[in-house]
Amino acid sequence: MQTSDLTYEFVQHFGEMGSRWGINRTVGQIYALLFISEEPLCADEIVEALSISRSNVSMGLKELQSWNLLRTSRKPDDRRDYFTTPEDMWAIVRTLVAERKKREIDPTLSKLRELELRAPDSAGSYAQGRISEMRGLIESLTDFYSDLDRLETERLIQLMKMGKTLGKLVSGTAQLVSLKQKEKA
Amino acid sequence: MQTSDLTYEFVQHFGEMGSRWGINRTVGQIYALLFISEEPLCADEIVEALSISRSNVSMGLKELQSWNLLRTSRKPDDRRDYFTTPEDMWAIVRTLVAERKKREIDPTLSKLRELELRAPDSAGSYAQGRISEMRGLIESLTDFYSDLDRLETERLIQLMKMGKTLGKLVSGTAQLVSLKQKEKA
DNA sequence: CTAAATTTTCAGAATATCCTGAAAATTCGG
DNA sequence: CCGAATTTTCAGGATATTCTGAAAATTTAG
Repeated sequence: MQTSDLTYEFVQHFGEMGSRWGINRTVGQIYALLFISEEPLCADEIVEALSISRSNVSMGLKELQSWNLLRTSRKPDDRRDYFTTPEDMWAIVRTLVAERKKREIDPTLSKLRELELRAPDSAGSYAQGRISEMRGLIESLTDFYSDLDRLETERLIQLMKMGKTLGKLVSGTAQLVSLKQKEKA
Repeated sequence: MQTSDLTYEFVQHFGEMGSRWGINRTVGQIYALLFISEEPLCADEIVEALSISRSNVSMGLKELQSWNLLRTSRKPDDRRDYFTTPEDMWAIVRTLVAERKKREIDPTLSKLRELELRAPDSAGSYAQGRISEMRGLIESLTDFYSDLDRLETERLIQLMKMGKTLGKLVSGTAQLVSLKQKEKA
């Protein structure tokens, strides 16, 4: 690869980790490379940097685009698309979570709901209970997620930093919220 | 398979979804089967229920055990191990998240820290900045996660349900917490 | 200790995924 | 239009993963 050691290792690492997630090595490498490059890169530059085939890059970029993880731009007098990742890392995380939810959670939720509506069969009430329980849990988690997702980045970061006080907050939320109202008034 | 339609479809679904996560089909099926079965099952029963080889079941169970996702028990006058999943689904989710963090996040965090300490190289300060930024974000997320993890299940569920009030809470946390102190006193 | 019951290991077959080069398709300046 | 630049598609080879049966290892009752 035609890049610095730092970039090389960064890209390598995301290639390897890629496999532990659902994505394949080259897709991970492409994203890492775009993430760490200041200037947008075109497909040919990616080919050169990663020493992989042009068609592989094409497929990788398509995959990343289907995840809404890329921004494209153009240069004057150059027909080629130039790719980069969003600057705001929190935005990237949001997108990642949203897409994973869509692909990995939502189908399961549908299936569980469907199974829950079935006429009771020989599986017995234990199985049915377990399915409802799981459906309920997943709903709680996704509801919580969409609440978090609605917060703008600023507040989200604050929330993360709050951390340790969350436990205290939970026990008395209702009162706290009402206190806050009074305070504002 | 020798089971009801409900169980069959549930197990099938987790087999298919398994591939979208990092786990393979049979491991997903085994877990789904154990999850939905009221009584613990031994390896042979899993073989029969899923029509897969004994050795595959053995490997699958080992894999699940390495994730701390199983409980084992014995029956009198029977040498075989019987397997089941924890009753408490929240406990299962905790384990899952903890294990995924260990395997998918922690190695990346180490690598990023290592790269951050490197002498500046030709990658330039943009790349270095991007690495720090990513390291910082992942640290925030994992810190937030460990705060949540410390909450017991009861409060966690409350927190999930609170959801929409989180945004309000964030803006005035400091005051709220101090108000709460006074209230208690 | 012996032997039956049970589990684990592992080489190689079966399957699935990834990657490439060549060819087809698209885009766009002239 | 034409044709050069660029991108995409896709069949098949290359790799990687999963699964199996047979054999080895382990466990435990007697």
